[in-house]
Amino acid sequence: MDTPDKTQITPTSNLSKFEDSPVFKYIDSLSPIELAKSKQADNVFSSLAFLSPSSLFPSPQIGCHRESRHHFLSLSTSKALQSGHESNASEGASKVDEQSDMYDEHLGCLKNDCSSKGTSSNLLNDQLDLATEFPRTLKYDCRSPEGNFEACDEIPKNTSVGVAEEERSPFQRNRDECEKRQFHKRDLPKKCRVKEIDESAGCDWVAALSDVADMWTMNSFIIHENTDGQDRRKADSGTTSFISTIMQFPLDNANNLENAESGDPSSSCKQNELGEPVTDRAQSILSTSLLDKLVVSDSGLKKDDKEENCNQSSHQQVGIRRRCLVFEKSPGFGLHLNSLLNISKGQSPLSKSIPSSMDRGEVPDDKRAVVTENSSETPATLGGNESDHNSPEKKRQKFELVDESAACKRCNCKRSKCLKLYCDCFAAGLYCIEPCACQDCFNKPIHENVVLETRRQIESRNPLAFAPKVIRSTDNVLDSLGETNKTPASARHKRGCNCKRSSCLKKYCECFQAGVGCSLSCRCEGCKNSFGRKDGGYESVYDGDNLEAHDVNASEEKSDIVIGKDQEHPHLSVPPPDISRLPFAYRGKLAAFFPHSIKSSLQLCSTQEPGSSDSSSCHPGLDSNLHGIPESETPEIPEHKGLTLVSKPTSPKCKRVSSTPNLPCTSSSTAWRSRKLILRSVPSFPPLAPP
DNA sequence: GAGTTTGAAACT
DNA sequence: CAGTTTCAAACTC
Repeated sequence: MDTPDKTQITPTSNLSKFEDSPVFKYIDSLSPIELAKSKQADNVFSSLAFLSPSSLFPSPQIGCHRESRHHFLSLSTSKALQSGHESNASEGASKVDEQSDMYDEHLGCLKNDCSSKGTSSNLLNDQLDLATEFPRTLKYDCRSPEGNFEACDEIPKNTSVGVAEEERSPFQRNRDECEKRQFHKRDLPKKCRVKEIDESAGCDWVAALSDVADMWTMNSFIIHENTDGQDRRKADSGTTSFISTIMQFPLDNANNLENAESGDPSSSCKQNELGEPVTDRAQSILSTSLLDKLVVSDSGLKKDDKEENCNQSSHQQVGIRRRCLVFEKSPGFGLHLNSLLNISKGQSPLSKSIPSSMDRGEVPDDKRAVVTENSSETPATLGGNESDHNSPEKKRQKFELVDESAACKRCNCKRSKCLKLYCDCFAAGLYCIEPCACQDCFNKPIHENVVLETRRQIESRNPLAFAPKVIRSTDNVLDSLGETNKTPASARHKRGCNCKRSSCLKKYCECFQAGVGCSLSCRCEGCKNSFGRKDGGYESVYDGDNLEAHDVNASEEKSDIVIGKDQEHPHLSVPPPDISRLPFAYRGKLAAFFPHSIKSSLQLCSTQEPGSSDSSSCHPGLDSNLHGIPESETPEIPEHKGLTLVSKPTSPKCKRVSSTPNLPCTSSSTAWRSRKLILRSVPSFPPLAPP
């Protein structure tokens, strides 16, 4: 393909020179398209001008979330680029299109359905466009003949990885990177993970970063302008340190962001993620800051590759930074609510001990909850390490402990493509991740559009489909449901179960699984729910007063109830609810119901210095937000005061029992990293209040 | 690990 | 809305 000499056309000035060249004029005279292309490129340049080439290159460090950025960032540009370079991109795009067609095909039915409804077809089409444009954009970015992205070629030249990567499709790379990240996650020393966690604490800094986007871009630009190795190093380190500075963004700024949540798009990652109208400024700012964050990582990689010849340790560090960057930017374009909330939770007052405990290889608290659950009678294991999980019966434990996303749902879907509520991950609003054994899974970030659209459809059928299934009340909410006996945490399954043969004593029963008693709304037969029978009977002993006392810290304390019960009543013939699987789901749904509150608390938390030893200001923030939600923001039964949503998080009791502090941040970080919060789906929730 | 049971979700 | 089918988790062996 006739591409200009890429070395000549790096920055804008070079581009101008190039356009002034006789060759260009000749080409220009031959093809009016070329002229248009140039102009488009200029337009594009306004947003991409100072982007690092590497930031546009779908390199490993960019990982799975890259496409998301393109969804809201580069789409306009991709169109412009695409129009001008269709021929250039077509080759690469064809491959990608095959994959895009994959979910295009899947979307076919959805599309038709939407068309029939005549409501969201346009939106869907847009999403379809995005789905196909994104890969093209990626491809284009890497091979752009426009000199702007010089280093796109530079990186592959300098890194064998880059060369190999470039030969594969962006989707393939993205997918592989997801896997790589999982791999790294497992194999990296825990110490490194600690650093990662600490750095990832700034996950919600995207908004804050927007304010300094220009500085970022300058830094990144310097990196590429500088040919001197030392200078490059300086620039890199400077940029990196700048990141650190950013990561320590003061609290008040975050509060400002929170205050500006609705008004200032740049302050709301969600809004960008939501796919709803976002201002150009927000897009550009956000994208710029995000991209430039990537630049830092990339430049670091280049330095390592060039000067240390792919030193492995450097790669590890780079790997960490990569993940942190991906992690950091996640909120901007595809977070998972569950992850968000977990992060908030993760920055609980005890998170200050993350490093030390991680170094000791101790089990995070939320993972300890898993241990507690699975070995309820061996509290000694609470502070145990992985050596405790070698026995076959503890396979699952070990699995969950080894896997950082301990509390994440996993599915094994074979036919639903993980796009139905059958899929636990999907139902919980989670993307499927590596531990899932699902087949033909579409519930992945790369199929974000499919996922979101499917969610929309399901929600259109049942607005509460993704809402928390369990509600909790301190007063008359349950009475309104015909429930009079206050059972554990006064929580009830919203819809009730329909058990016929399990007597509501197994996890087949949703009520039981959720750790709540059956209510009159249940249609179960022979209910023997140990958490509370439908007929009002009580199989197990609970301290109602204590339970009510937990209302203050509902999300934290519920599991205490459950685990406490289990520990205090080991005679129960059935295991306690699977706590390890609940927190994400419930928190996620909780977040979906109270996005503002969650966001606020997150912002509050994120204001915390990464690795800060004092996160006390964070955790209460979450709680206060969760419990101080304005009634106007409680879509479900807003008229009922005291209504809270049951969350089944980690065991506070474990916290107390354990000698090691709570480490929810570990799983939080992982969850954040490995799954994207579907904030976009939050606003898709229809008003749940009665019309 | 394979097969069975179960009940929710989806479909008609 | 009820009946049926599909589905995947839970469970059993």
